[in-house]
Amino acid sequence: MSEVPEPRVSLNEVAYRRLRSEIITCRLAPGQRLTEKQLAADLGVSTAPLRDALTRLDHEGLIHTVPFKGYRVAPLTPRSIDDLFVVWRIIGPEVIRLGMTRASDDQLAAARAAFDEMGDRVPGDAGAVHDIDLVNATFGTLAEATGNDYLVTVYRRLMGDMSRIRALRLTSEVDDPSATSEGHWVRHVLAERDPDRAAEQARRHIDEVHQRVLQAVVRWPSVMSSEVSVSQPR
Amino acid sequence: MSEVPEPRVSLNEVAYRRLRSEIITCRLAPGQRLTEKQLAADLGVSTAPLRDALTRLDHEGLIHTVPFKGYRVAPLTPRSIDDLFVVWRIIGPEVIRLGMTRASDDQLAAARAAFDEMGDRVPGDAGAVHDIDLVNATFGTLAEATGNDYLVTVYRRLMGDMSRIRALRLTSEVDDPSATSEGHWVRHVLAERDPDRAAEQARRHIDEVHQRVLQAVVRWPSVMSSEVSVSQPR
DNA sequence: CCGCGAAATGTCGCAGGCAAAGAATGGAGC
DNA sequence: GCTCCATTCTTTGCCTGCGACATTTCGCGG
Repeated sequence: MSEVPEPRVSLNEVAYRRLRSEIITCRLAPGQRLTEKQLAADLGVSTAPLRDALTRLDHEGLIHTVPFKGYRVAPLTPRSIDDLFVVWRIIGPEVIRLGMTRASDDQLAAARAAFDEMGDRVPGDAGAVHDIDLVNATFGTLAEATGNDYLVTVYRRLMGDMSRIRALRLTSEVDDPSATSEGHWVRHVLAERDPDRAAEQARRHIDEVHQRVLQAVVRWPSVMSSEVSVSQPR
Repeated sequence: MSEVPEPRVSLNEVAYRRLRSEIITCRLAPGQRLTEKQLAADLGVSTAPLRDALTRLDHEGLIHTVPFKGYRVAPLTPRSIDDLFVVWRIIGPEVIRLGMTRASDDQLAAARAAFDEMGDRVPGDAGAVHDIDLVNATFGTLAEATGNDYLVTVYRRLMGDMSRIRALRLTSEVDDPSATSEGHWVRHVLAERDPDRAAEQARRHIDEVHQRVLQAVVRWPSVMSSEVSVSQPR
């Protein structure tokens, strides 16, 4: 009925999305120095839209800017990772609780359907989804179900940073086969509509992931951005 | 003796600070349309640094941008206000709890001293501080005491939006003389170092303010930005 | 009264110049 | 001969002005 009207998108938007994607997938390593001209050349845009993107990412926390000096990808240290989990542990369960109380039946059914669909993908596939992706997607839809735009914004940003952690090569440790098994807790939570229990399950899940990531960080401290010296771009 | 190193500040920074100040004090009314040239002329800067500031404020949620159409100050509706309080209620108490557990004795003493100093100001003075300012300042120092930079960032943004609500003329309703009396709860909380109790007190405080603001909004719906948000489908 | 097209308003993006920070170089002192 | 410091030079972020495109508005014709 409605032709997608080709949502014209500004260049600063594509620069932002692309740069953000490069960062949260760690193709641009944490701590790496960034220069305007180099990035502009790589992205095929001028400095103006690029600066726009850099500004947004700085305010988002993915880039650190030192005025008149330069930009660099926000370092990812054990400390910052821990900070992130602390905040996630505070907000995450409450998002779930609120979502479970406020979501309509349709929204809940949609979340359940989305979860099942994603879960059906075969592990090992190119587009295979990790357990964290699965849970995050469900959490995201529930956050939207709260109807609280502010909360959604905060949570989205949180999930973005979370993706960056996952993009490190810790995934093999983080992934837990048992978590993706049939009787996944998310399935139960989405079925029974018990806000308190759902929040508790979410908290437990977050704590588990936190512990696993902590152990992984201890095992591979090399992936952290300990040295941020002059690394020539490209 | 101590030469102030004159921290060179970029134009986009002054544009950002000034524009943000104009917004959170509601000198720029919620929902008001903004044009680049007008603002650039008012602030005495060119369009480039202004756009930088606008971008940051948009990402911060204080400005809504529609690509290729224009900017406007983020509307302030009863709904958005409620959203804000919901998030504050989630984060605030945990910030206090974490601050009370992690803060050093010196930090706690500093927070207490700052609170007493601010509280000593005579009501009615030009620089008189409202109860909310008082509490927010204390909360802010405690947030920093957590050592969690991420949490501090989130909380700072929250406090900014809170200022905007207070800047509406609801203050006379929001202010409660009893709250600023001698035995203020913050004083007790800062003295005894009981994280759980502190968090509980904070939660209670937030709920009280929430209720008062709600009542004020009901009494004066006129200050809300109801007339401008035509094209704002949620 | 309604649809259509052209002017006006305003945003988006580019190229270039300016100034500051850091790197490189040359010279003086030990 | 080595080290340290001052100066020069290059890199790089910051900003101004202008031109191009999109959106809205207004006027004309039907």
